[in-house]
Amino acid sequence: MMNIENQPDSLLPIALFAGLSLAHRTRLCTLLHRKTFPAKAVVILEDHPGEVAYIIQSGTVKISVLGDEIDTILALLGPGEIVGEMSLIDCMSRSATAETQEECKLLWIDRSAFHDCLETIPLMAMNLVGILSRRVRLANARIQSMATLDIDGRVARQLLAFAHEYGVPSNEGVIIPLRLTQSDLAGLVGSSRESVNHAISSWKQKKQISVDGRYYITIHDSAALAKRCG
Amino acid sequence: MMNIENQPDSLLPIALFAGLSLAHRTRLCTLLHRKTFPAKAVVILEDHPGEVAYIIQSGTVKISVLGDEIDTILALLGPGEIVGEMSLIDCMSRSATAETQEECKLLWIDRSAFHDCLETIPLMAMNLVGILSRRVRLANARIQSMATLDIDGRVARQLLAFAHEYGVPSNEGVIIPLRLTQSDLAGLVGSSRESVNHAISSWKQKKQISVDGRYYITIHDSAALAKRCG
DNA sequence: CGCGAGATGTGATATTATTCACATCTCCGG
DNA sequence: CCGGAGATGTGAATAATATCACATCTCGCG
Repeated sequence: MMNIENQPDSLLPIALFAGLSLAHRTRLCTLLHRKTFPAKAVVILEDHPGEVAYIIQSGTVKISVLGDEIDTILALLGPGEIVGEMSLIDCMSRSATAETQEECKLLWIDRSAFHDCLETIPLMAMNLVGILSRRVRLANARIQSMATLDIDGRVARQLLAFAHEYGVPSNEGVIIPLRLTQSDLAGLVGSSRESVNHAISSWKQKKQISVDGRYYITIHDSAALAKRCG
Repeated sequence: MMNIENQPDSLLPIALFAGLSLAHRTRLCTLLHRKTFPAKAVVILEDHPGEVAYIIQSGTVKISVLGDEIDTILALLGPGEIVGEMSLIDCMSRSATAETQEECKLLWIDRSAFHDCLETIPLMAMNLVGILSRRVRLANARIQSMATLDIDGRVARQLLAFAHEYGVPSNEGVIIPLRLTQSDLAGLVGSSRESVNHAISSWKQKKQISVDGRYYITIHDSAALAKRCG
């Protein structure tokens, strides 16, 4: 729980801080604190009041809404993403739970510092508007796919979305660098683990995807997956 | 297509302009234009570039994504809501279609004026952040309900959401002042019109809701509906 | 004031996905 | 290098929902 001291350049690749002047970034360094969480740590707990927002420096964070036996996964967020800002904006309690998937290096900022920056750094407010707008677009696309596609289509769409978001190209296709279990995918598309297994298995047989090291999916034929959606 | 001239006070109840000084509101009046659309007018067309945003003064606007025979309804927006701002923010093309349900009085503002205001009126940027944050929350709640609830539960949740958003209390219960056909509800919850009919009919029989003038639903027993969701 | 388009009501059947019940696999920690 | 928890693979039974095919209703408009 130390502040990050003198690395204003490390803030540049973060969407929320994109384009900020050195002076602003230097000031932010005094307001941001570092904390490393182990794997499976609960960073934000549903229904609790929210006093801080986090920015992911490394690792991935799972955002989910817990239910009776069924957890709905709202997002898997990676480096550069901001987490938990909504409770700071509208003062409502946490609408979901956030937990680390692996060890994660996070930056955090408290409510008053966050508001202070938003009010005094117009560009940061504009960046936040862009980030939220993008999230609304993504959420709408997801609502549409849940309303119109069958399970296979929804899984295909989710994989393509991750590939587009985080995918790293290779000579074999696009690798999705996220720990993705079939249960996670089921939580993401709103279905049962078995149904997801059926989709994944059939695509594996057709060599359209493959799975390495148990979790990491590579898409070989994204056109074939795209045909399953819209 | 006239500008709205001298009614800066009419901007106060609009969330985007809440709390703005008289000077700012007066300036906005020179940038905002009035236009009245007839019923069923297409205000925004999917996949087209977006050059303006609209603010609803009266009437309701349906936001939907058109598909082969299945249209997904993303939202029904009423007075005070802003429509089409996302394309102005991120310069992407329209992600959905917006059409009036009845005759609607709308205000519109073009891209450059919108950006200009956001950059020069910090409070307006903050208001927009709040509006977008709320939309992300609502979208996430919807994703969760589509992932975990059966059809009856999703319809119940949608009706309660509308009641909470737009409902007007009466001695009989809460009236939802929106033209809501069963096809619309099906588009909102991602199901078939017939399934929605089954839910509505059974609730009507149990006197938990009633329908007046063909479209307007009154909720008599919101607790009973709430039990169908979470 | 009557007609017609759009909206609603309702079953029978077809399809899709869940649930349940296992067997098997594989990585990680002791 | 072994044991076990968590992850995957698979089929059969069951449940939920879509689809289809109508009949009926009702408001708005000519």
